[in-house]
Amino acid sequence: MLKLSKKTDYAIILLCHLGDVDAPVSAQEIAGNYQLPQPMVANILKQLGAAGLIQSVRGQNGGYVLARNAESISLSDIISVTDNPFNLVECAHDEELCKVHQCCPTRQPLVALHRSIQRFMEDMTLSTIISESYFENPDVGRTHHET
Amino acid sequence: MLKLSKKTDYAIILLCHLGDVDAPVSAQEIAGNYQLPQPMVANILKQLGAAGLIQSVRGQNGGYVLARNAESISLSDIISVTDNPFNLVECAHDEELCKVHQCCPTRQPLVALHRSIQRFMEDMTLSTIISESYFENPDVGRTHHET
DNA sequence: TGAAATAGTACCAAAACAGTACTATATTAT
DNA sequence: ATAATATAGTACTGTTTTGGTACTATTTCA
Repeated sequence: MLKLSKKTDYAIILLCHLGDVDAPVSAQEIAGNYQLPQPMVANILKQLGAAGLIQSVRGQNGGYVLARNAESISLSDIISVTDNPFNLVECAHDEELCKVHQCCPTRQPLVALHRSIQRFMEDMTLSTIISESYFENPDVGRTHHET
Repeated sequence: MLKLSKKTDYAIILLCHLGDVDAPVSAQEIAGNYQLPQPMVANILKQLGAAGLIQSVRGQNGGYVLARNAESISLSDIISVTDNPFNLVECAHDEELCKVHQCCPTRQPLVALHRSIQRFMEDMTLSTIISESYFENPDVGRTHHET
């Protein structure tokens, strides 16, 4: 449906939070802060950890911190973890997958769209996201927000 | 999963075909030509007809023709019909849908991505798609392709 | 009047999504 | 030591979306 999954949506929120704080932050803490389901948050953090975007600190007072600086984490990196590698159309990566590749009118323009989106997502870094959101919400990561 | 649905994929193929031929083309004819499931093709054509992108000619020797010229049909128009109106994130259209809108770090950059994709899809017209594909496959719409 | 086409629905199976649960392990505070 | 608080890993489940089919009615032409 050409829509980001909740997982990706959440992942961006989580990473923004981690990028804004220095000490390790636990899954529970983040889930509570943003009113997100705790098990989901925990799972996403596990995945981000396994992918090397964040680093885990186990044990009491443990949690997660960014594994690299926010400039080097792109939206594309995030989506690769939570939404599978981006593939607008199957044939964007493997021409042979196309059933009608002998006469496919879609390949050229859709691959162009694919590349344009890919480019955007590679250029959009976590630090950009954070600074843009900070401009709108100067208190992200510092206060608790109730519904 | 940030992927075009088969429906949209097929719809583009169908519309390209119609844009390349003057006489009405039937669902069966197109399905056969591109080795696509006939009932699916028929359904998609019905939807495109209902949406006003193509016009139907009923009865024997009937079929479909483009309802407007290919320059005025955009990728965005097509996706609106077959994939629901494009919405990368829910809050792109309705800020109130955001559960954490008091502190949502994702809204700004994701809405930017949304708009960039939207823009691309509005600028990409059916005639562009056809001419680009024609460059690659000069025989689209004229020959039958067997697998 | 029958064949070939669209019109309009309604249906179904398989896959993906969103979310939960459980067991194991690590670390630290007491 | 050990209880508390974390992550690690994985398996499970209900709901929605996707991809595709089927059926009946209507229109048109030969």
